[in-house]
Amino acid sequence: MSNFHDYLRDKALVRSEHLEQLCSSYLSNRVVKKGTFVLMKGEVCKQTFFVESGLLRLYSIDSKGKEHIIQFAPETWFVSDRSSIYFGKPSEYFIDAIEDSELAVLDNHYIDTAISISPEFRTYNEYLLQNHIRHLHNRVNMLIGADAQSRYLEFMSLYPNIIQRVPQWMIASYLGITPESLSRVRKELTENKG
Amino acid sequence: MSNFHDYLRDKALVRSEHLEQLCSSYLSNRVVKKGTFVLMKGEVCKQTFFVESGLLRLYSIDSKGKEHIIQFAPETWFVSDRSSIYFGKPSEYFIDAIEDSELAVLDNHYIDTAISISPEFRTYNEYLLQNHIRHLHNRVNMLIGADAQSRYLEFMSLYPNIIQRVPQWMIASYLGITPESLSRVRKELTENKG
DNA sequence: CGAGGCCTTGACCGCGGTCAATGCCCGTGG
DNA sequence: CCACGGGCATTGACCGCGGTCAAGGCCTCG
Repeated sequence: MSNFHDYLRDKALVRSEHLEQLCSSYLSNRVVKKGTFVLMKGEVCKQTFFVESGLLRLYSIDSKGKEHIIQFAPETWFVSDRSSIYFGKPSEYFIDAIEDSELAVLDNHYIDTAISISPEFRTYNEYLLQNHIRHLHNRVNMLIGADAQSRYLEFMSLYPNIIQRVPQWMIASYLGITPESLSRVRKELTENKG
Repeated sequence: MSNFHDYLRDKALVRSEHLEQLCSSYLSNRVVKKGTFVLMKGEVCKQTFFVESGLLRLYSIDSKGKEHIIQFAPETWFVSDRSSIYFGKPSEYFIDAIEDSELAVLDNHYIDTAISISPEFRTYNEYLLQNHIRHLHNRVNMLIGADAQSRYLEFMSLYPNIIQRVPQWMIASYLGITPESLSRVRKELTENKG
């Protein structure tokens, strides 16, 4: 369990004098049970969620009714629909809790003031944006080039902790393959290792 | 042909009083012939390119030697490797000219000063970042969910102008399919239309 | 005219999707 | 405590999309 402000302080992302000013009504806490939605398709996303404990997922549902997981968000991760927030358009995505979770909920206004008050927060926010882009580039590269097995191996090396916590069909969804395929890949991997 | 500063002024992205301050040595022009590289894998990217005329591409080469086009950049588009710039790491990508092109070359320092001088430029830069993310999300969604034909149709509707200008095998590369597959998709589409 | 780049077409094949059956684990209620 | 049911993983049979390889045509440019 990682309190949002503690996290900012510990990582030296915001000076403590600034932190006090940031205890506004635009920051709140929320405890959600597994399965709870915090964003539904069609809504305009107005909040960013910092995961203090638990695990969320961001996903879309395509025209054939299939889920495609875009992102997992474990402890100390942020999740939101940036495009919806920034462009004020209804979201294409859902966000729900895979585990019982504790969230810090940041209103857009909170982030705006944090940025204007604290240069470190501004820097940090920009870091998050850049990192997001880097991550998406990797993802595109993987989807364009790699077969099922390489995708799974890459996912394992990047997120070993997440593999333990989510059902396989969700990992398959993240990788853009079917649960059956993932099962076959796993079988093959164990066979060739002993 | 679209001069960079004219573009900023015409779109009211920077006030004219600020524009004058931005004619520094950190902004230069460059004319490149088709085939010229402006970024090679392994280099640290130190510049952002604004395309005044012509057409560039950003692409990677995977372990099997295959090219994967990440982005086309026609007139008035920006192209660079943001991750390499921001994190100071060697780039995974190549950028070269598909047509003879005229570029405005923005040093990182130029962008930094522009941001500090002009609030409009800051806003605009943030817009570019957000838009980049939106675009990548769409791309991931497409690659995860759609078959060859839908990808091609989506590409056509998004970038009708680019289709005319680049060889098909590059479009195939962008879509993550082979030139042969794209050819078959096109055949099928014309057959079912008349 | 020849060479090389690009698109097309065909034959073949393999990865991964689909569908269905089975088994396992676990929570719930009789 | 056991029986039942539902969710998930596995496995097998089948198939189709798209990749691979190779041949042929067309255009451009030297």
